[in-house]
Amino acid sequence: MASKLSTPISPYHHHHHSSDHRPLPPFTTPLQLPSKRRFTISCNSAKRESPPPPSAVAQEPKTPSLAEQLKPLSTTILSDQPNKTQLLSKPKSTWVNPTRPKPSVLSLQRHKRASPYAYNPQIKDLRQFAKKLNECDEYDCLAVIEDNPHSPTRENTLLVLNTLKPWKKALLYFNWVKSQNLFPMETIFYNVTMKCLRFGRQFQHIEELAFEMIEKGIDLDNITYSTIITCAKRCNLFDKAVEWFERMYKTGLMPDEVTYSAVLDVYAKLGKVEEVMSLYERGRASGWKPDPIAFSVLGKMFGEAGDYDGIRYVLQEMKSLGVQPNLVVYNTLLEAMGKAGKPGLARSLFEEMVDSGISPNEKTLTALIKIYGRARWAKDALDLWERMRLNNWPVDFILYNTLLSMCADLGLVEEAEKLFDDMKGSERRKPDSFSYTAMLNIYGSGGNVDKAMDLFKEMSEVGVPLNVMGCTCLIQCLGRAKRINDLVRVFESSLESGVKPDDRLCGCLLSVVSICEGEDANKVLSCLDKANPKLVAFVELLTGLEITNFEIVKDEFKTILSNTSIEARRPFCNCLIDICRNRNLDEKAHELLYLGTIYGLYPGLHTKTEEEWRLNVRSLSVGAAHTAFEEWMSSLAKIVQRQERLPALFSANTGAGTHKFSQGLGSAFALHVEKLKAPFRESEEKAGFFIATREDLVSWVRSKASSVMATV
DNA sequence: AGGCAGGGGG
Repeated sequence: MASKLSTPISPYHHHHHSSDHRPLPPFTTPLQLPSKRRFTISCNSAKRESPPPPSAVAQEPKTPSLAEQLKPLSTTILSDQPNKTQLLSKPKSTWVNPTRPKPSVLSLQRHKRASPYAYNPQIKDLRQFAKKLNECDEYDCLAVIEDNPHSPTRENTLLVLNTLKPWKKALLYFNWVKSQNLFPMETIFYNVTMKCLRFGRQFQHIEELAFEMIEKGIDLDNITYSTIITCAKRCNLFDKAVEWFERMYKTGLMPDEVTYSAVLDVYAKLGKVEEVMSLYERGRASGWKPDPIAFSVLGKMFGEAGDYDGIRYVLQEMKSLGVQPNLVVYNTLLEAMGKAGKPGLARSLFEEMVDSGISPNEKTLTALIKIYGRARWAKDALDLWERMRLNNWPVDFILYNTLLSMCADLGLVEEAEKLFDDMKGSERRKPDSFSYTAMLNIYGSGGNVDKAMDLFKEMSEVGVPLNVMGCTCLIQCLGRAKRINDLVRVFESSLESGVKPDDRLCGCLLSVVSICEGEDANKVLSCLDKANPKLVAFVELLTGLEITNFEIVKDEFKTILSNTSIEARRPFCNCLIDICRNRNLDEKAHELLYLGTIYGLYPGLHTKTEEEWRLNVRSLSVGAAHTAFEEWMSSLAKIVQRQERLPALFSANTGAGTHKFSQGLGSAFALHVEKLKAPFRESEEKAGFFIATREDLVSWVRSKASSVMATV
């Protein structure tokens, strides 16, 4: 398919349009640059969006801030290279001249560990003591501490701090030892305590300890900084993480490779791909050899971005640096391949991993099963499942639930039921909300309302709460079966048991409204009113008897959309269009489609090349697709009237309907064009495409010029 | 004493 004809990007469809069976380029193929399309190492933009505030500028010229470090990239590395993307290929080549000093952004020397503890005969007692402190009531702590069988020497204290788990106890003990003034508190004591605080996600306390160190003149080393930075990261305080990295540069301490990859991860989690790549290249230019952990950070980042070229780049870099991927790297890259919509490449990467002698763990298998399920690759999914059994590969609870949802994706009802029964029969893997949601999804999408309702009853009997996702599955199923009274009952009891309706559930209710009439529609609307009264008010505005002008609709719709999560916006718009169409409010439907388009809900709806104009309706509902088709035809009529150039071919892409939810769009579209007597015919070669030639279309448009078109 | 990987719904 011509790449110019881009497919619509849909949050619901993003994992369905991939069906590559191409083998993974072997690990030994020559380096291929990631395309500029997905990420470009643009120094200008790194400068423009320089992540940290350049607070340290010019104070310490020898240790520039991160922003400063990123800024001179264009002059130090790119100056003699015409093509920016070459930056990615061989950063080393910039430094072939050994007389030029390498700029250094990181210390290649890892921190040397102090010698391991000498054998401590009191170790047993001390562990006992730590255990008691771990378990004691907060108010008894002091008594327990003073009951320490051994004096708190430097070594003893470290041992105890290392064994303390709850952060409150660790901090308490640390402060107590400090108050005893028995020996100077060195960096390591702070580091160990901070680690406990990080486990409890206590960033504030960590920061306080760090400031205390600065105040008392105790050195912060790379271990201190990396602990602070990763704690901030885990608490989602990314600005703090960057701030501390900046501070580190300011004081003149170079990050070592651990701190460096921790910071790479911070930028990666912020989605700052360009900054990550700049940092990565800076490190490489300084002679850094990234290790598997750094590569797993990069792989995860490209996976989150769905960037296949980036993933290939990571594989290629490892190859050219001679870094063998380990299990974690493989797991990360497998998942990334899934997110980039490359199930075939994930499969070959998995085989490569197994061939290289690495056994998959639960996470590997979870990733792969999920990928096959979403890609509807039933054979691969079942083969892998079989292999898991044959090889005795490890299975855990999450993998069980993933297998269940894979069955839901593939419509494997019997397999799911068997697995579900196995789980019920086992001691350690009783079905939880996830498992029930998967089953509700299976029965719901298979139209088996009675079994779905049985599960609903069972859940309250066994005490597994219905969550908002299970609720959505069930309501969708009841709506489709037009069992509106049951739907209302389920919805209300869910509210009572604490389910908080979200936008997806509202979208589901709205879609039920679109297929209902009269009293049924009102019942569902009153449910929706409890979750999203503004949406109901908007439906009334659209469908009420009062004449509403376009500007009001526009403003109200904009308000609704901006209060709706991104993934639910298009479904909302689709359903609202359907509601209008089903009530003969075609004009309102056209307004909504127009608004949806200008608010960016339908990117790639129209694609044009010299030869072909295409309407992509795969992410549209039936009513929205009809509306979009009519809109297209009326604009073509105008073009014909003005006698402007037209391509030889016109096509509409409805999708082949292989996905369980998108079935019916093609046939509904076929009926619609038939009704209009439009000359679109279903393509024989390409499933899911309707084709018309210029000649046929022009003569049809002319013949209709006064009637249908005038009304649209 | 410090860095990386897994489950959900149009």
